[in-house]
Amino acid sequence: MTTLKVRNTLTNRLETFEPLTPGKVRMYVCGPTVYDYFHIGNARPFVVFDMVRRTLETLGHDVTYVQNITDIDDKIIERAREQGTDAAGVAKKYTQAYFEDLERLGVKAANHAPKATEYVPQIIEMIQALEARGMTYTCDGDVYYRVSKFPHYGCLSGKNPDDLRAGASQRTQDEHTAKKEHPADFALWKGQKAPDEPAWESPWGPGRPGWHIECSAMSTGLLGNTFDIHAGGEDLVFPHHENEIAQSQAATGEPFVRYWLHNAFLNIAKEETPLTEEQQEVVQRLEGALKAGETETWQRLRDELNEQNVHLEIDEQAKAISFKASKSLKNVPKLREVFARGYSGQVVRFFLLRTHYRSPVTFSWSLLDEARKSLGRWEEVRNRLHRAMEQGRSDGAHEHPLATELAAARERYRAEMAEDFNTSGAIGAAFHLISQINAALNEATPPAKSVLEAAQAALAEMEAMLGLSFEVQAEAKLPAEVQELLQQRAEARKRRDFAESDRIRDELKVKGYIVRDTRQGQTCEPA
RNA sequence: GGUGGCGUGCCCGAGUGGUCCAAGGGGAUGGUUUGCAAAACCAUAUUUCGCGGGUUCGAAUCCCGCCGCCACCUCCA
Repeated sequence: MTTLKVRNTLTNRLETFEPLTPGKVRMYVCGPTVYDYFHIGNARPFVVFDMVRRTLETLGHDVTYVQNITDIDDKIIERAREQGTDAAGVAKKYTQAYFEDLERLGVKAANHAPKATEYVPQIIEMIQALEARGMTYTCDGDVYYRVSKFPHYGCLSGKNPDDLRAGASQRTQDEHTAKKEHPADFALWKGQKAPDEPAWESPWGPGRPGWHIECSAMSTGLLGNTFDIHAGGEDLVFPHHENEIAQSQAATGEPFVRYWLHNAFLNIAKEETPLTEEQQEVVQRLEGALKAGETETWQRLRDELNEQNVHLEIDEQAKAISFKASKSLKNVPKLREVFARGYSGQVVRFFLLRTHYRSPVTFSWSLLDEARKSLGRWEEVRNRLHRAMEQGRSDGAHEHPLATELAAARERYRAEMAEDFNTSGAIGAAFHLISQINAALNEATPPAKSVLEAAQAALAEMEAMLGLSFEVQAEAKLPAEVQELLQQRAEARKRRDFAESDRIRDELKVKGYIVRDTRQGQTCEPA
């Protein structure tokens, strides 16, 4: 089995991956809080860790994959208030949308997709275990975790609880913070404060789980006290995952997770930060005020823009401003918008996987177009191979040099993927092979069927790890009207009536079909 | 202010001591192929990897300084 190396956030090192039980991998990925449709940035961890799962499986591991759904949370309650419904309704709506979007992205269904609201008894049990060990304190119906009692606190994020205290001291007017013994302490259980807040009975009165505890309860409940991989976006390192470690290890007395994997963020290109005319005007006024040194004015304008989710970086010395696009989450297109603009889930997937998962990705529509074109090349070689097989000859060149290239490409691809899931490098290897396959198919005597089959198998393995799959275009599937035109065109070409042939080609183009002529005749596919 | 990370050719993006005058993709230009296209293939783009020093026989890759960018420290993936 190929030796897999992964970058473990716990050690900040590349480590050889060895599951607790050889051949079996238990992994948990933080899922969505279902209060809205998810955007292309949210999609990144879903796609990335699905790729991780598929790669592990291709390398011969049996993977148990858990991805939770946070269906009770402040943001959900807030959204329900806005929409005039209840939290359960909001959660249900966006949970369904989440599964639909995941499917379009080609994300394999998790073995378990637990919901926080279904784990309340286990959550209460875990809090009680922590309580029994003196790790908690209660305050106005809230239960807090006492960070100072956990000696390893900060082991994942490298943060020092004392620094957190210093940083938080400016925010003591926050009543929530004021109640806590230490600013880093966090809620395990939140007492019900308003009648419209969903609540469950508990030993501490009616309330709901804190955010971090649900993941501890669900992951250890489904995967055991110690499991192999826990993954999510890098923003979760602190405080979410740090707190999960603190809770889980204190409650079970056992190590929690062996390998922590975190993906980097997606940013939005500046040109994709659309401002309304009014906002642009405000920005201009702000620039003027900044240059003129009218501090009060520009600060007021900045706050005004902030309220509209336009976040600016202001450099007072240089008197310059820039956009903090990544913070302006409203600028990140929803996946549904991306699909509505005609991009397939697979294109989004490929776009996200072109970049190594620990490097930031910049989103723009033109970069998405670039990814689509690139992916089209991959799809095209699949079609060409398929056609070559159909017209296939077993008398081709059996000793074709392509055969040896295949083995080399496979090996290089695997090695790249095994090096902390280097999808960029692996895709490079794939395209190198694709060029060679294309060159072989251009030859007057193409390789024999056996070689072509091996080429298909090599590509299939690569696709399996990335989670790509191409539907082979079949002419039988084209509408009858299109097939009729193709028939006419074929006949015109037999007569060498190129004027008619070109006319039909143009007509089909208008209808959205691309016609190409090859040595073996014409091909047709939707544009 | 603290912590972690990044800066690669026109653009995107791998590479982290020699095999790199930098994989692969997008774009551009020229060629092969084609009735013409498209697709595919081939070739090309002031030795070049933020800037300045240093280590080394040798650096995009290591060290120091500077500049710029990003994330987290606020229940944003």
